[in-house]
Amino acid sequence: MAVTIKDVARVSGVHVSTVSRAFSATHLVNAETRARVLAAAEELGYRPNRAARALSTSRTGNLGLIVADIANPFFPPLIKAAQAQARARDYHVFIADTDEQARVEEELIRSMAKQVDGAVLVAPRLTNRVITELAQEIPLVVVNRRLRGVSGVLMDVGTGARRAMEHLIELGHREIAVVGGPSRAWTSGEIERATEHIARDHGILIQRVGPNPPTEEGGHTVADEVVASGATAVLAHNDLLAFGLVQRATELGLDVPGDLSVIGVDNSHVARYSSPALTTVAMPVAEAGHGAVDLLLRSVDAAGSTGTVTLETSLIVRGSTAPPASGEGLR
Amino acid sequence: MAVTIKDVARVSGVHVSTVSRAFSATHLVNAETRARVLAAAEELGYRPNRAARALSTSRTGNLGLIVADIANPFFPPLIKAAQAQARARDYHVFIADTDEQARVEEELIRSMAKQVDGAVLVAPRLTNRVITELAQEIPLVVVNRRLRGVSGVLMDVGTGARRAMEHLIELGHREIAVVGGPSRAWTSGEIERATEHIARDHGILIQRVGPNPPTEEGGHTVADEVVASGATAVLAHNDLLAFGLVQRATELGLDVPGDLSVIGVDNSHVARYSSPALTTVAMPVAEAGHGAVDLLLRSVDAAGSTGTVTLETSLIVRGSTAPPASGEGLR
DNA sequence: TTGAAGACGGCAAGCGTTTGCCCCATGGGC
DNA sequence: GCCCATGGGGCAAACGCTTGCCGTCTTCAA
Repeated sequence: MAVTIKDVARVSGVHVSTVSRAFSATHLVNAETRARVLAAAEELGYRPNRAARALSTSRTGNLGLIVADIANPFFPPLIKAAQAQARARDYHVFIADTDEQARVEEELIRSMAKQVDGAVLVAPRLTNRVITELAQEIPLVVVNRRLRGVSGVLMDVGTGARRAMEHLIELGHREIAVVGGPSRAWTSGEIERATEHIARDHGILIQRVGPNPPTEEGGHTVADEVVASGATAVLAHNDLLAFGLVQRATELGLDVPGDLSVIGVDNSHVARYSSPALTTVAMPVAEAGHGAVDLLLRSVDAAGSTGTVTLETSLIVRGSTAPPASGEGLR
Repeated sequence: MAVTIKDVARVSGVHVSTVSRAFSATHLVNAETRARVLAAAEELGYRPNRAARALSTSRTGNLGLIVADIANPFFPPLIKAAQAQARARDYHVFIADTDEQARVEEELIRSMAKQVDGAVLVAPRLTNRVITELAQEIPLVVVNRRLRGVSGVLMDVGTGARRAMEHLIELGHREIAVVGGPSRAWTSGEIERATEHIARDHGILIQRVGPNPPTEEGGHTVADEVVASGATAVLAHNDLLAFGLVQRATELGLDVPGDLSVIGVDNSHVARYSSPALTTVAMPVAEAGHGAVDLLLRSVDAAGSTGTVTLETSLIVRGSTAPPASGEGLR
């Protein structure tokens, strides 16, 4: 049916092993012979069968990419970048969506393990223990999780959160709500720690709200609590949450940023599209996707090598932050 | 290294073929034996090697999903739904991004062909001829393209466009700009045809602008032309284009919807997040992803069977449309 | 008691590649 | 003129699984 190495061998008058070498070990075959083989392959439209190759080399040429929610605007640019980089290295990528469930995440990795040379886990919800365990079985790189012995690319959201807080403090806010995301997310911890420090250093009051699902609905449900807290500003775990919050706050008759300043995280397009455009901590998402694939491929080639790269974030000030309404927010 | 069928056979004291059958042809093996095999497999942590299976069955258990631009908010919900449905049927999905380039699209399909049982092409930019050709080599289902002999799921954007136009006409608009998308997109033709009819039936004037890339930037660059055309309302090829248009129009000092009504297509989250929230034609994206996979799997199982399903669209009226400024727009 | 029909499961070939091993020719050094 | 090193390329096993074929054991009817 499909054209195989055997057909190419027949047509070019050499043994299959020569055909194979013509493709994968070019220096082992005479240039002239190789040309003949390549010509025959071209003519027949031969494409190597990756499954067969995988079977004998135990290298699949595939990568897995596991994300919590494809529809969350944080992920697509990362997926896109990862896929592009993989393609540049002649790898194909499997995508899987865990629906934010740790159980699914683990199952997905396990079911994928045999068919990929490695996987990148983006913002996993799994426990460190399980991830470390899995990394034993298959090369893994984790985005936004710091783990000993496992490669990772980290976006320095702590510094971003610090900048965000400083921005609010400069504007005059003294009572700030910090709306948490999923409890298992590494970024949640980072933000918590950074805001903690800042609060201590500047002697301001922090209201912690959460954990919450990182969605617009999450923002809706958390809004009342935030408003009731008396905070004049809020730093939300991501743009979606921030956006939901703004929506609900507006419904409640508050003006953003007049009555309530809101900062998101991600700089997803939501932040730009919404109104007011959200002040947000920009995450280097594309770089992360690109870097994760690089890192992964490196540890696929040199088994056991791990590395960590940290990417910078930055604060993007837009229209959702302003000084607090006069008098308010100062005790 | 990895545990294979052979290990399971040894441990459970049967032949490998029995192990194989215990998994894939359960009725051919005694229940008791099967239980023993399964227990051994469980104990050893056995996972079938899909590559090996693929080699002997020429079924990979993989699907390809090819989209123009993962970062375009139209796609992620579709990808998510497709992936979920594939997973439910125990398939894995390869994702690939063509960057809107037909050439890349073709190459991607070809390079994927050997490793998947079929592929879904979402809003392809390829010519009909090439697609039909490719469908010869590998089961294909095409989303938003009508093609004889190739399975497809179509979103009835024509009707949606008609509704949109009627909505504008009812509001009193008499001169409407229709901003086209990529020339190769099937939806472009559908919208053109529908708007054509409507215009004729109602005796209104249509200004066609485009084709344009379906992006925010596309909206920016096209805005001047639209404004200059004297139209009081515009139907854009998608939300992104509509959003870019609104942005630029606002910069030019126009009020949307006061001075210019704008309608998008897709009902991507951009439409909800932007301000004013966009009136838009809702595309049943998730259903399409789900349906495409179903259709594809059907034609994988029953080679040669093709089908077409058409999904309904609907108009969602939000804040970007209003009656034209008094007097204007009437000749 | 015998024979036939199932049920069960072993055997081995085959899927398309890769790769270690080995053979053959060629050419250069002595 | 002989030997050996070397390059080129054939041979066949192996990767892990499926599946057609066939032998063995039960079971049941005649």
